[in-house]
Amino acid sequence: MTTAKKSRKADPRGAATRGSSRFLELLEPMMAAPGVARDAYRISLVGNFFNGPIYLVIQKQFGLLRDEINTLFCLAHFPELSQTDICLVMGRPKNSVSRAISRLLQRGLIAVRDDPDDGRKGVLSLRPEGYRLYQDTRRLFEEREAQMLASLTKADRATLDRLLTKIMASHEDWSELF
Amino acid sequence: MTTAKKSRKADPRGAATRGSSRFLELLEPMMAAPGVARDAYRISLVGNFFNGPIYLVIQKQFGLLRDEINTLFCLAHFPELSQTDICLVMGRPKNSVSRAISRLLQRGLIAVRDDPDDGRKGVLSLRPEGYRLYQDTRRLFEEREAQMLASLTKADRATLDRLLTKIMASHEDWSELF
DNA sequence: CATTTCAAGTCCCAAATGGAACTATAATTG
DNA sequence: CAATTATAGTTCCATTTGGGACTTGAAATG
Repeated sequence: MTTAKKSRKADPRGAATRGSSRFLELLEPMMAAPGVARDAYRISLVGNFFNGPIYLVIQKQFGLLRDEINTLFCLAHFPELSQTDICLVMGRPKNSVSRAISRLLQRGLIAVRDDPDDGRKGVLSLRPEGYRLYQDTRRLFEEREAQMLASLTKADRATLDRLLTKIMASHEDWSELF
Repeated sequence: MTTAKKSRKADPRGAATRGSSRFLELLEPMMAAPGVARDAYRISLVGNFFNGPIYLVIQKQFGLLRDEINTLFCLAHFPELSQTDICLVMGRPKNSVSRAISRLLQRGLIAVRDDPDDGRKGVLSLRPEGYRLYQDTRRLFEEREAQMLASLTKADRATLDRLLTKIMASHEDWSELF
């Protein structure tokens, strides 16, 4: 192993840096390599380290799966949506969203009515209990996002926001349709 | 539906904006709401729209699963790693990594030898065929990342890089240990 | 207005995923 | 240096996931 020499008293530098910053020790050379999709990789890491664990907590604590909580999120900010809309804005396949919807309906967290203009569509909306649940999870996300961005200055954060807005605005040029 | 009025000749503004920018129409109000983890949400969207589809292509084209290709990536830039190292730097659970490793070994894409200093560990490394495969997928990522970042100026891109570096450097303060 | 094409949503099933229990080795401690 | 605790890695199994086929209703075509 790169780490090990002989006297495995633990490498002093690593230990000195307090805690295992083994992570950075490993990541840095990977990010330094030329021709690497650095940004894509790190964004995907955020997914693994940040989003994944949150969804896990939400599942344990509220019994809501990833697509379920995200559906509540959508409906909390856009009061009437079809299933297709939700697929579109979340970037998720329609069978997964379908499943999420039916579980949310069963639990009484959302409501549907038929779309008077299109017999195939349903019009979804949030019910009070769903809104309450959403608010609880929202806090969780907010707090943890704050931790993640804690190392950024206020200006940095504004910049990040601006860049993500730009990236999302051009979303049709790079995103794959599910 | 919000869209629909009566004459469902398709809403002219949406149509005028060319193609369905329905996505932005839906996303904007969600991102404008106060108290929303905007950055976390959009980063997770990148995962859905960008990473997900790439992994799908790689799976179809090369028969490599997500954890498998990421393992090759790690080994391509850090020549000797243990399984635990890979878990750490990828933010993935160890059973998933274990499975990935055994499939890569079976296909002859990587090699293991026993760690002389620790009987529990294996020392993993890339074999030429694995490196070749990695190079092919690397190109894919690179091209698609370029598309995603196309709307950013050169300066923007440098800034994004700087911000992600900062966020990753503080990773221990916000990431959940798997 | 019959026929064909397309879109919304559901269902089925094979595959992927990850928690938890387990094995084996290493480190710690009294 | 036995007993205990911790770490690396594997196996098992229940759950989640998503492609694809299918059903039903809307639009387009001739």
